[in-house]
Amino acid sequence: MANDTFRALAHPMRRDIVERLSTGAATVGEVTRDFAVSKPTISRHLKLLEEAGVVTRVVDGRTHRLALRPQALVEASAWLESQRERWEGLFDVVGEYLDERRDTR
Amino acid sequence: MANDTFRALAHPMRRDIVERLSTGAATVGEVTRDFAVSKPTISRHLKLLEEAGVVTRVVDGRTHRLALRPQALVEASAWLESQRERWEGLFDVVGEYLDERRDTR
DNA sequence: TATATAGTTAGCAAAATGGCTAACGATACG
DNA sequence: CGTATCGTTAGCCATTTTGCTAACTATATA
Repeated sequence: MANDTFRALAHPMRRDIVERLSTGAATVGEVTRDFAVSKPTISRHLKLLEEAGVVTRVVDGRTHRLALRPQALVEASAWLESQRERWEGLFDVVGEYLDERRDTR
Repeated sequence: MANDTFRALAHPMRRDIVERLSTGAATVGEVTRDFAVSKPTISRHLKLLEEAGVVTRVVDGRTHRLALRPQALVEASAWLESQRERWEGLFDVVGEYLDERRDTR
């Protein structure tokens, strides 16, 4: 698993940026306006998100248009679900069901 | 959103620990045996996972039994999916569909 | 009681992270 | 051409993270 998505989403501001981009693509300057940090800082967050595959960039002249890459979100989500399913799958072993079930709360 | 799950899963070893626990609950010592780091290090990773709500701990005498908390995985997965859905929802505006669709790759 | 075992805590050092300002490159525009 | 705008890069510093070993607490066991 080469999933840097979780690392990219570890920072609250980057999650906020993802929420911002989920409402539509935006330029670096547009994103910066929504947050109380400098443009270089936003630039770096966006670069990290891009390198993690969470965001794509289309350079158009001097403006960069950043957009979510849904596939990255799907893959991270799928990993989470597969872990959960494997865990829940343990309880299909009828004999252990009641004993183990106690540990899930 | 008070989701520390992503931060907890940012470290590759913690994701490996989650994968380990998805195959069944384990003690600190058992987890330690599967990784090439010291027990205090594993202990701290587990503590962080627990504080993030990804893992639960049941103390039994001197052994601690760690187990996945599926709800945390579900919530993180749901956040990812909601971001993706909002993004994909943008393309329900038929007029913009083709133009915008180009940006998703 | 003495010893072994499970796990945490404390303290340290190296590395990574995240913010800033200043300066830069590249494109647009008067 | 000269200047404004968009964004990145460089350099700095403070903080957080991650690993280690040593030492500790607490429970089990001989």
